[in-house]
Amino acid sequence: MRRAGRPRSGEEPLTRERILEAALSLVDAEGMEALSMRRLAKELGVDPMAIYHHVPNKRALLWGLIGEVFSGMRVPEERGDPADWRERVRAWARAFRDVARTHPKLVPHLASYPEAAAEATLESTEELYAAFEAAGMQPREIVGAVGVVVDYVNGFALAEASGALGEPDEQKEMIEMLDARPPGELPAMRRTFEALAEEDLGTDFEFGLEVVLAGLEAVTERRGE
Amino acid sequence: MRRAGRPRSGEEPLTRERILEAALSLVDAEGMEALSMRRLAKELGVDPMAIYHHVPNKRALLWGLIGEVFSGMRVPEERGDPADWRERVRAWARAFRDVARTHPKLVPHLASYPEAAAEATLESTEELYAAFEAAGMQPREIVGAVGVVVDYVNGFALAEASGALGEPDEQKEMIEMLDARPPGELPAMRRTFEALAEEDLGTDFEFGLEVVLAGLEAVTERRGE
DNA sequence: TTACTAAATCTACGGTGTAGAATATAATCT
DNA sequence: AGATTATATTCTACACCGTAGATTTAGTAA
Repeated sequence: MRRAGRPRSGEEPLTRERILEAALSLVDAEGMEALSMRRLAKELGVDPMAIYHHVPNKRALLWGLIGEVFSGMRVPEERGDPADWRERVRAWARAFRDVARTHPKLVPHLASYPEAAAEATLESTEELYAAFEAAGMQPREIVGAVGVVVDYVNGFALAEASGALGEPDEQKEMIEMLDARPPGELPAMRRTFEALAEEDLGTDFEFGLEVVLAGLEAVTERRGE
Repeated sequence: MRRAGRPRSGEEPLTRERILEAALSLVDAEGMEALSMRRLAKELGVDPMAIYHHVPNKRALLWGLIGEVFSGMRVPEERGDPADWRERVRAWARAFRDVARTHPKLVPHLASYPEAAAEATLESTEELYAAFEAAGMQPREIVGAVGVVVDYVNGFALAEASGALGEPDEQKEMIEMLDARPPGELPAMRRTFEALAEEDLGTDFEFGLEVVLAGLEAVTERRGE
């Protein structure tokens, strides 16, 4: 390693961007607990303290990571009727899920940096407000509707990132967990999972999404009564 | 502090329970980042390593914490018609939210210990499966329905724990964040929040819950068509 | 009394984030 | 060109972290 001092003209200098990039690969590959300033510096071939000239501290690094990932979320332009709020909401929800699925090791930590996530998704979320507005909802309803959609999608992304029921392995674990219990306990769960023994459940994002959409339709239509 | 050795007869011995209790108060009072083995030991008036005689490591301590909190979740017995699945689901969802709200500092970290949370809520979740079963749903539908409800409730609990839009302060922050942007951007969000300037939104748990319930009703009734 | 056991402390190691000083290079000024 | 300044980097150090392993003490059983 170089002794000290400014980077020589030839060398590519350390930048915030290079740092974030390296941090993201590290997290994606080895998980959040592998991301330490020292380890990250090693990955960049640089002294740990060098990072602090581009990022004030580790917390800010995490903010940057979340920002980079979730501000990269792209909601496809709606091609049909702008008043078809269902399709617009679907598009937003799928875009969010796609991003989350690309960085599953990052997802569980979003909860610890809520403002970062809010800021990073702010721009794309406008589309959600616009869709409900175009559907003729009142401000209060819009906030409520955005809330349900966001909460569901967040909840799902979290569950998916944790691998809950997503893979057959998890399904087997569930059955084992049930079998480990005294017989007679949890009968409804037992019946349900035994009936699905060999079936591939998948964690059905689309099902939940349709439930939320149908529910929004039902609840907001009830309004006029 | 005592020098070493077994606890003297008079002294109350260190127990797993006392440890979990102290850890929980610490987290509730000062947040997760305040919970270190050394700090916890200080709180208990004990050497850090003493804890390791009752808990194998810090990860297990967290598991225990989550277990203690969420296995304490109590779903009130349904008093009406057992076939009224809506009310049973409401009861479960409210019970979960209540527990989550009691320990907001713990909630964001549930995501990092998904198996612990699954195990701790296993018993109470039986009620959810039973309710959908009693409603006449098929196994696949049951899993899907439980999924949406759990995902929504988790998502909400997380948002609530982070204070998202819960307090007027957060609402103001949102407006400030919008004002800080170039004019013309995010118009739908601007219109929405300006219209609600002085209104108390609250994060409406019940609204979202009704959306999910109505959605489940709509989607599962569609099945017969 | 003596041996044994169990619960606590003590010591130590390698890791963490990061403050502050030292250093070497590039850019700027004369 | 030579001196000066600015700055990106490294170096050193500190307080904290989780925890492995050895040691001490007090209660229990022979």
